[in-house]
Amino acid sequence: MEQKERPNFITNIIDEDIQNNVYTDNRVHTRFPPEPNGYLHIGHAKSSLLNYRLAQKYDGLFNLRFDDTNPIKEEVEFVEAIQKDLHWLGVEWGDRLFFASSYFSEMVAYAEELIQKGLAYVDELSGEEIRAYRGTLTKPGKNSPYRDRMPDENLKLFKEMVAGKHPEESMVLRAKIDMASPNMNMRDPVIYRILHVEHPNTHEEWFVYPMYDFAHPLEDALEGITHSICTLEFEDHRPFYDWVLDNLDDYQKERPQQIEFAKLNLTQTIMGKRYLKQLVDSGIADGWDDPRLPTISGLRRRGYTPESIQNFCEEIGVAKANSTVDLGMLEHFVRDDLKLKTPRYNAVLNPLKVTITNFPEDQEVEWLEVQTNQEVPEMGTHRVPFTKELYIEKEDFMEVPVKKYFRLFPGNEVRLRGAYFVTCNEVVKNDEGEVIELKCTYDPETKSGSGFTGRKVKGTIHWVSAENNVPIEVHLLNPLLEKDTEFDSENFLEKINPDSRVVTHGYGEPEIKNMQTLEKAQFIRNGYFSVDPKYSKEDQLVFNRVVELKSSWRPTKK
RNA sequence: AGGGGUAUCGCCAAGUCGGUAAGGCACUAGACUUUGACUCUAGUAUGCGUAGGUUCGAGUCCUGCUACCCCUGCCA
Repeated sequence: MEQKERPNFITNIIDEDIQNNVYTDNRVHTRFPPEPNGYLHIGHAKSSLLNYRLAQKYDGLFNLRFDDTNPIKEEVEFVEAIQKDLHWLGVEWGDRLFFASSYFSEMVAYAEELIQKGLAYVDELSGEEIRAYRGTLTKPGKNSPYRDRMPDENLKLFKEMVAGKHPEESMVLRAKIDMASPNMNMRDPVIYRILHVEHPNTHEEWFVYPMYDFAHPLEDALEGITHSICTLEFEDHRPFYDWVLDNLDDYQKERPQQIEFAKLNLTQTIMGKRYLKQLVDSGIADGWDDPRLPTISGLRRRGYTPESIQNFCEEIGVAKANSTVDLGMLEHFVRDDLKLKTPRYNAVLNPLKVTITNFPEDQEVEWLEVQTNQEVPEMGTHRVPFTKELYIEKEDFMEVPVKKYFRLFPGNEVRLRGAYFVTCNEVVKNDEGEVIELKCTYDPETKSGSGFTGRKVKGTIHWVSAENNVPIEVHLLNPLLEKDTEFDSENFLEKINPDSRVVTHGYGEPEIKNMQTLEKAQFIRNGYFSVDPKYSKEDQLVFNRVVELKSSWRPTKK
C-alpha cells in the first residue's frame, strides 16, 4: 500500500514519544477494536486504516481485537463479516487476531486486586438508585451506603458474583473514586455487572461481564498496545482509563496511552450503526450490503474499490475538530481509481431509436474496432456492431435545442462515438406527440479513425446497435439524504430520498455480456457501473451505478 | 460545583523553535478533446472564531469573550 507522508497530531505524538524514548525500543503498537454487533462502515475504514497504517509507518504491530464484552448485543455473524470487510479493505493483522473475552480471567483478577486495595466495592443499590446517587452534571453525587464495605467482604461477594450465586441486577462491582468528581465517569463507575447470559465465545463460563471502561485499558495493556486510538466521545473517559492502570501493579512502567480523534461524517450520508440497522430492519435497505449504504460491504457491492477508500481516508486527514466531509470527495476518489482500471463501453440507459436511412441495403452489420480505454492502450481494442437501427440516449436529442446544445437536433450533425457522423433529418412521433424515432443519414467518409478532417462536429454521443446488443438493468443510486436535508435521528426514515434507487432498463454493446459479478466498467458519458451480485442473473445483468461522470454541461437559458 | 474538547478558504486540512498562510475536494476561466469526461494552465483567505495585549514581527505567546461538539447506560 502506498504511503504518503501526511503528518497529523497523532504522528506528532508518536514522534515525540520516540524522541523521549517512552516505549521500549521505541516500539509502536496499535489496534482496531470493533464491537461485533454490526457491520463496518466507512467511518470504521478511516479508523482501522489509521491504526493499521500507523503501525506500518513506524514498523510496529497492529492487532485486530473484537471487543466482545457485552454478550447481549453480539453475534458471530458480525465477526465473520468484519474480518471479510477488513481483508478486502487491505487491513492486515496476520495472526494478531484477539478477543477481549479471552482476557476475562485476567480482568477478574485485576478487579480483585482493586478490591483488595480498597479501590473497588460491591454495590447493592438498584440501577435506579445508582442513577439517582450519581447526581447531575452540576450537582455532585452521594456515596452509596455500601461504599465502605471492608475489602474482605467485597472480595467474598465479588467471588460469589463470579460464581453465579447472585441474580442479575442484584449487585455490581464499582470503582471507588469520587462521587463528587466533575467528571461523571469518575463517580464510582460500574466495572462489572452480572449477566447470566451465554457468550458467543466463552459460552457459559461467565456470570459477570466487565464494562467497557474497565475492560478497555486492560485489553490494551495486556496486548502491549502503545497508542490506543479512539473517537472524541471517549475523551473524558481517559482519566478512568489511566486510573485503572495507575492502580494496578502490573502497569507501573510501560502502558498504553489513549488518543482521541474526530470520527468521519459524510454529507448526505447516514452513518451511525443503529441508524444503519434501522434501515436494514425496516426493509428500506435490502441488507447491510445495500449499495446505497456507507457500509464497507455496501460500498464493495456498489463497485467502490479498496484503493479508492484508502486514498480517500488518506486525503481527509486526521484531526480533533468535528467535521463533515463532502460526499463529492469520496466520489472523486472512485472516479480517480476506476479511470485507468476499467474498460469503457457504450450503453444506452434511456433508449431512443435511430434509423440510418442510407445504411447499405446489402449489408447487415459493420463491425467497428474501438479502443477499449484510450488512456490505456494496453487494454487493446474490441469490436462494436454498427447497424441500420440504433439506440441513442433520449437526452441526446432535442427537437428544439436549447442554447449551446451540442447534441442531436433536426438538421444537426454529431459523431456517434467510434463510428460516423450522423445527421438528423426527420423526427417520428407517436399519437401523443412523443418523439419515438429519428431518421438520420450517416457519412461513410467520416469513419472513426479514418483521419477525416473535412468538417468538424461539436458533439459526440454514445450509441448501441438496436439489432445486436445486451439488455441491461441499471440501478442509478443516489444519496439517501437529499442535499441540505438535516439528519434527524427521530424520524429520518420518513425523509429518505425517494429516488435513492432509480431502476432503468437499457442496452449495452455486446462486449458487456461477458462481465462478471462486481466487474466494473465505464459506460461512456454515463458513469462507472458495477455488476450487482445480488440481482444479476444468467440472462439479465443488473448494474449499480458506482458514480456519475462529472459534467460541466448546464442547460441554462432556453 | 460542572467538566472535557474544538475553532485556519464553500468542504476537509497542514502549519513542531513566533519570521510574513501547504495540499486535496468543490468552484471559475481558458487550452485540449471522437466521453460537455480525462488531462493541462490560470484564479480563488492582506486572512487564521472574536476583542485586546506582548513583540521589529503572532495562525503560532498572554488575557478576556463568543460559538459549536461530548458527558448524568448495570452500552461501546
